[in-house]
Amino acid sequence: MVSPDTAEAPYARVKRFLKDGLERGEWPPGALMPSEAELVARFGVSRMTVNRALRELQGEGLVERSQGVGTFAAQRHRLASTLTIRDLHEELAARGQQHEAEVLLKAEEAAPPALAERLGLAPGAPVFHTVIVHRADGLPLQLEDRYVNPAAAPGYLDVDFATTTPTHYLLQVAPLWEAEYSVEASAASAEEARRLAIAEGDPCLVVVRRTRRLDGPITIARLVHPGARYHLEGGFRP
Amino acid sequence: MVSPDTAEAPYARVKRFLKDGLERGEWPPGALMPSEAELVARFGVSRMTVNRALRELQGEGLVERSQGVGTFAAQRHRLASTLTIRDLHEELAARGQQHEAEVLLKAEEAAPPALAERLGLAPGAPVFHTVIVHRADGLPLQLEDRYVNPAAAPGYLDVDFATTTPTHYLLQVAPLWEAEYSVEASAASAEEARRLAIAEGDPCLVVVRRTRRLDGPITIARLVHPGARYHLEGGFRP
DNA sequence: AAGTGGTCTAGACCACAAT
DNA sequence: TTGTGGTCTAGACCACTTG
Repeated sequence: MVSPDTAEAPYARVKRFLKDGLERGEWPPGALMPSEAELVARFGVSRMTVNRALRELQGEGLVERSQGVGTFAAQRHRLASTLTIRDLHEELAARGQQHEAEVLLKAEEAAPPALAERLGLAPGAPVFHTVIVHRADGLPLQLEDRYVNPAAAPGYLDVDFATTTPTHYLLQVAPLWEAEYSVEASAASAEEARRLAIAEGDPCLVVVRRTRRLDGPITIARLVHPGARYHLEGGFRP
Repeated sequence: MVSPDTAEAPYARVKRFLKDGLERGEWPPGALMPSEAELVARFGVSRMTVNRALRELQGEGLVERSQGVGTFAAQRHRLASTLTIRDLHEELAARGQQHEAEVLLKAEEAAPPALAERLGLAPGAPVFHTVIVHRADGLPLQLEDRYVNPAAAPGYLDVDFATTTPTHYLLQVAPLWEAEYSVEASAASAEEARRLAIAEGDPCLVVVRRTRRLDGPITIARLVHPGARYHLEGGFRP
């Protein structure tokens, strides 16, 4: 009779062995780590198996490998941390809060030159523009000022944003995309303060998000949150 | 004569095929994707090869797989975005700016209960506490208020922080770690304003970072940045 | 030439889910 | 029972780096 819970996949054993060693500082950053052949001998597994362990560690940024040379403990300096920026509606739903969206503007406009460039359009070309206040249980949480490339989402203006988040709709229309974020703190303008029910000059967390697909930019959104009511959380990918 | 550049690894071909299909919306979120056996037949490769392609797509969050059921196009809702929070010194060095650090406090203190709990210590146990102002070309960019678990970095107080960043030192002492972040906007206190050469109440971007290893918390840092002079950037992991 | 990683194969056994 | 993914093997060929 075997104990099934004790069973750990061989590749996982190899991986854990290496990870533990790294964590204990056995191989300081830059140090040469055991070769695949050594690990094959030590663990009595096939090369594919240790290869998988090493490849995964590489994907996690814990080791660096180069053909013909060897595997090395990674330099753990440039820390890339993952901050989760979720769709507000989902975030609120997860917390069991009521989400309301008030549409302040929903129009087609002529893109000013600076915006046109960022959206990959000709100056003066039509863009979709929406401004929406999102509230959680009645309290304003986000002022969303968004421009959308009509080519990427022709039906954007027909969406009922009281029931569908722009993010949600755009995800459906343009499933796989890339995004760039910028996060900063700034003081609320008079307009923003009014929309968010805070005082002018109050600190706000501002997220600017630009998304693209291969064929060009999709949308640029400026999300303004009252500093006192909103924060981002995240973790480090080990 | 063969063209060597045309050579694409079979697993990469399979992966690209699937990725392209996802991008074109061929398999909308939740849709059943081709099974390993189908891909084996279609591409004439071994199962290990298509398995690798699928496993990597899974790692990238593009598909979801479950044993006995199948592979499905991922729900692209919960977007995990990577915001890079780099060591300030490196960030400035990359921009060619001069980094100076002024140590305002460097002491061992008794941990108040709330802090002790977050650092996994007994209330009143000794903690290391440093407060440092970081400047770029003479302009204050960050006020770093940090508590360190003495067990994780016994030599912390002996470090010359004019030449070595706390982050840098801690990375050496505790190579592999995990971190949690919280980012928010808040108004500068009188003390913070003075240290950062801004006005009281000015918006600040505040990053709270807590790091741990398996054996316990290492450090908690509160990093306050003038909103007008600092912002975070990041991208979306496709 | 020797050692390294990069990749592929053609089978295999298993756990799991749906039927 | 059938089909799915999860994993492993024991070889193999190749490209690359170093001596």
